[in-house]
Amino acid sequence: MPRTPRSPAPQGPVTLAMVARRAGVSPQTVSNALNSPDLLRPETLERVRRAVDEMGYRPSRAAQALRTRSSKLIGYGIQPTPSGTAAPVMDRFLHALSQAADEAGYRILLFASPPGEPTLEGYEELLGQHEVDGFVLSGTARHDPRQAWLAKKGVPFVGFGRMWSGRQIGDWVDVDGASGTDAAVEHLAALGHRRIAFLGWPRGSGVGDDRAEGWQRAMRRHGLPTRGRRAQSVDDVDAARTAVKPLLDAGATAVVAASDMLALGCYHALRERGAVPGRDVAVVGFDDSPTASILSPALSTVAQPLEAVGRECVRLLLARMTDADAPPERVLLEPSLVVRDSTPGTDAGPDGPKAPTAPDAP
Amino acid sequence: MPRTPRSPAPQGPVTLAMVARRAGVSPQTVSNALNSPDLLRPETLERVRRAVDEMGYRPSRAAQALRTRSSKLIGYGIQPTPSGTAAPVMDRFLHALSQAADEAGYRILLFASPPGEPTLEGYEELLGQHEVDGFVLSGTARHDPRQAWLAKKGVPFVGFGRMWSGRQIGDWVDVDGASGTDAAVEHLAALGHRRIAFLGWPRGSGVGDDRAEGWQRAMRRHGLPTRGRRAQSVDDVDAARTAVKPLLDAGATAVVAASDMLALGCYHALRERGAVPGRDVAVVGFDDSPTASILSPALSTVAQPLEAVGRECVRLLLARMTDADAPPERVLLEPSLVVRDSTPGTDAGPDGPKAPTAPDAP
DNA sequence: TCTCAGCGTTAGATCGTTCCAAAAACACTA
DNA sequence: TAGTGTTTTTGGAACGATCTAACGCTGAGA
Repeated sequence: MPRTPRSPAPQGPVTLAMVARRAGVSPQTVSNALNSPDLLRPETLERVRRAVDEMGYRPSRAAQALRTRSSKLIGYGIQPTPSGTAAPVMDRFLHALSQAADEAGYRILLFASPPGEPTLEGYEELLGQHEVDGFVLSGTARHDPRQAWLAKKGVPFVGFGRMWSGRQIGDWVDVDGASGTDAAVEHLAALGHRRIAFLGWPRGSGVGDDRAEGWQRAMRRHGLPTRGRRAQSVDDVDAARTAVKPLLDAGATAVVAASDMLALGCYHALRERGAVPGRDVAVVGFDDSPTASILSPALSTVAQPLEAVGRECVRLLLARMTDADAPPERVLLEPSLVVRDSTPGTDAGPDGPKAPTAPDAP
Repeated sequence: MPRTPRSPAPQGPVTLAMVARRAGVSPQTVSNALNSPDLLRPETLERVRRAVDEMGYRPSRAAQALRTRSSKLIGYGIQPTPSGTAAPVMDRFLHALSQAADEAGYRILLFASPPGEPTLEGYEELLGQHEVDGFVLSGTARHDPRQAWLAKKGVPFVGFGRMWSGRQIGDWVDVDGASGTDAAVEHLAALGHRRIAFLGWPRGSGVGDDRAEGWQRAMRRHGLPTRGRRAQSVDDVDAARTAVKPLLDAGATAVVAASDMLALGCYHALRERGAVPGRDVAVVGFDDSPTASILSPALSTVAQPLEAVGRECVRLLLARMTDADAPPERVLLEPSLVVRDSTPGTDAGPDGPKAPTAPDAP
């Protein structure tokens, strides 16, 4: 293997000073060449640049961090399975976040958060050691102490998920759940459905109530009744299966669920009574979890724009780092409806949206 | 808001020198108190310790990194969805890894890896800037350049997943897939099954062949034929549904699949012919993806010990950092079979393992 | 008696970068 | 030519920790 015979045992990494010596300038000038190139005379800049890539110089992040008091790292506390909102798609979010951060010259630093209610432990430690410049929070809980604590300390942070209780603190990015379920109802109504039920989580969870709200307003807009068309269940398949029964008994021809998990419970309930999801009763889920696409029939669901969420999180966080006193910014992103086989459309027949033959009897 | 009137504007963070002044010792002694406490006289140690927590001192990671040339960070390139091996459980692995790292005083630094074949880009950048002390690799591909490249540079790394082609490079931790499918066969045989089929990925993937191997050897051990009992499909539900048909036609009473996705294809194929998974034909998946537990019937599957994998990854990596020339260490961990409703056991009746009535005809 | 290793601690240098202020180089005008 | 103002470049001092080589003293071994 032919290796370049130059640079005999470089003895450690290339430093700014070495580059400076080679380019015949002072270390400071090299630093300027990299950080404020417009300060240099073009020919000097060129000379320094050449030296930099001839020697393969890369600034040491540790030294930069020490000097500038900024690590260019963003902390993210990863929880095992919050079992709440968008847990099934957390890995996708993490990738999106990483990518957005990378593009801005930042990186994501993971730390393990214990299961259950979010605690301050990890945050405190990372901050004390000046390991990170800011945080991205997710899995915002009801009495989440993190936002207030970070705000009091003046630490930049951004939440994925708004604050549902108390007054708003800090910046956040969230997905408009109501808009998602609204779109689901629109879609179903366009297919001719009128008895559209909602299967949600127990009241009191911000995310769940938001999603219920979208269903409700869309129903009202279409002049459709909502009474007796709503049931609730914890995020568990069996519980959902049981909870949805009354809705089916009442003759619902379509069910909008607050999560894919609940939607799956709905599938089971339908099968139990010999009905076929999609054909007999339309079902729409929420989250576009990996499971949704592999079910049979594939589940129509509301997908969160995770890439956009990641981008916005990073954008807001950087803005907050730049100006700590800027007014808080809150971004609400539109989810998108992914139509699959559980809400069959017009391609089932040439005669337009077919009104499903409502099986009133179980 | 009542604030403590003490410490009037501490003006930046508490440093070693401040603690030293307060404790009436030199900075180095404070450093020793923290890093090699046994060097100090007990009373001095006590005095320094008191000063440390009175002032709430935390060493600056940036300064430590600069001086010790070690960032205490472990790099992990996160890919969107390698769609290969254990993709569905990557978030659990990440949490396990983070936790194990935290306990060892390290943290995980994420960087976004582009989809598809792993590239060296991100690794090169992190290394050049001395951002990380080592890497954890996952999603080892067939012609993966990363191991050889890192090894040549003398960078500590550990792979989650062994190397399937070429010669072994470096340390790795992996899960014994063969042992998992072997256990699945054992379990099925104990239930009375004899016509146990295998639905795997196309030959040539190391992970897939490994899982096939376990099935095969267990079958041989029981004197059961394997010819005509094996099919293959890419990791896609529909493809799997098609691929498994001949096996069912041939009268298989149980199917061991190389992934939960394939197992689900099997569910669909069974339903298509009016059979019920678990009751008519037993199915075992692999990976214990979130989907497995919520299917109906819930899918028996082989679970990877991700917490243990995370721990071992960190352990091997630290060992490698300590001694770069130690002989490579490879750890093969045992997966565990999670029995659910798709392989109903003896509780179906009091008369021991019941031989399923084999529905030879479709 | 003399040397020397060991005790717990310390002064001083060092890691690689950026900030600050001042020096040097340059371009004009008077 | 000197004077003025504007780039362009530089030396020196941090940033906050750890490493090395001692400090002055005691007691064991030659």
